[in-house]
Amino acid sequence: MEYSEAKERYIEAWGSLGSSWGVNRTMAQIHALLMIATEPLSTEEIMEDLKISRGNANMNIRALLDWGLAKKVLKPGERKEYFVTDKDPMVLATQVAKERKKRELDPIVRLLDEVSAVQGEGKEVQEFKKVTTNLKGFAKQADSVINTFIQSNSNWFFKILGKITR
Amino acid sequence: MEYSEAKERYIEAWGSLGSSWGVNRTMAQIHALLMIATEPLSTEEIMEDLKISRGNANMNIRALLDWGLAKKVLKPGERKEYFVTDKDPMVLATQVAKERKKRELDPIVRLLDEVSAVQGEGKEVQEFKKVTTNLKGFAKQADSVINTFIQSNSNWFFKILGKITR
DNA sequence: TTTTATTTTCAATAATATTTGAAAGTTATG
DNA sequence: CATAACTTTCAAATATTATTGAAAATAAAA
Repeated sequence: MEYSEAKERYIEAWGSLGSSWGVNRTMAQIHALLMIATEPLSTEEIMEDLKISRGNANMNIRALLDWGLAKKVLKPGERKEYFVTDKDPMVLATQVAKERKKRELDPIVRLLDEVSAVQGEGKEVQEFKKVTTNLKGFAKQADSVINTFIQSNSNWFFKILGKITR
Repeated sequence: MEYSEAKERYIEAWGSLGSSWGVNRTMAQIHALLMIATEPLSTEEIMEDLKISRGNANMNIRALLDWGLAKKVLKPGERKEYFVTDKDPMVLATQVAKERKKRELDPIVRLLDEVSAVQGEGKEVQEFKKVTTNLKGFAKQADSVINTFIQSNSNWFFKILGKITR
């Protein structure tokens, strides 16, 4: 396969994967581009490569910075901003886990805490309490898994799994 | 909190959680409803409770069946179809993991396999091969984690984590 | 077979989300 | 201070996705 075709397909795929992971398409594509870049990219280069507008590029670069998936670097003597991403998939996974936990898991645990304290005696209410309490328990377990995953900066996770899964 | 308010908030939250998990809003809300139901629900009951159209209800119920997140039950002597879901959060998680693996991870591994075989010598091509090969390795590790998770019908996962995380 | 209950389909519509591009904002430099 | 280089904003335009509802299909019952 030609490089240009491979690159296109990879960026395309990363974009659609992103959108089923709570990250919008363009944001994921910019990330994909940074992953394979051999040096920091400017907004202009990103615009040109992905054929997107300045506004779009800017917005999504900010979002990536916000998610901790890219960072700004300055070239000495230049005024323009350049961007890079960490190329280690494990760092990427950790960062995504951290953000999604904050944006999704934490709020749902809070909500389940509230609603599982519902008052009442009927059959429906009993069932509701039971289900939401179970979900809360599960969510809290998941939370502690993710916390451990985030805090460990090495590969304990896969080391253990290596032992289990073979 | 009143039951009606708690129920509303829970369904609402489950819906928006769903949409950031690759499951559409209404589908997640129907699932939420089935989770707290004390008996199987018919399409009509779902339509009424969530105030959605017949077409919408039907489509999303089919999608839940398709994901293995709901199943059809027939009441003796009745012609109408009723639906239930498994109430164990672990079963839910397993099912979602299985489907998402099939829909997302498997295709991306296939793609990375293809594009990492790109031909060429330049610096860009070398970097591209390196990054995509790393991603592929990571994706395959993730795949085996998920497979283990899916195959084990008990709680080995949390049992182990209990030991690690305390 | 005809009627009736129920489910499915799908074109039209509505709701959401993304993208554009030009104008406004910011900040370094002469 | 004025200009130039660059970044940010945001209302309007587009594109995408979800929803409706009525008609068509299916299948049990009369």
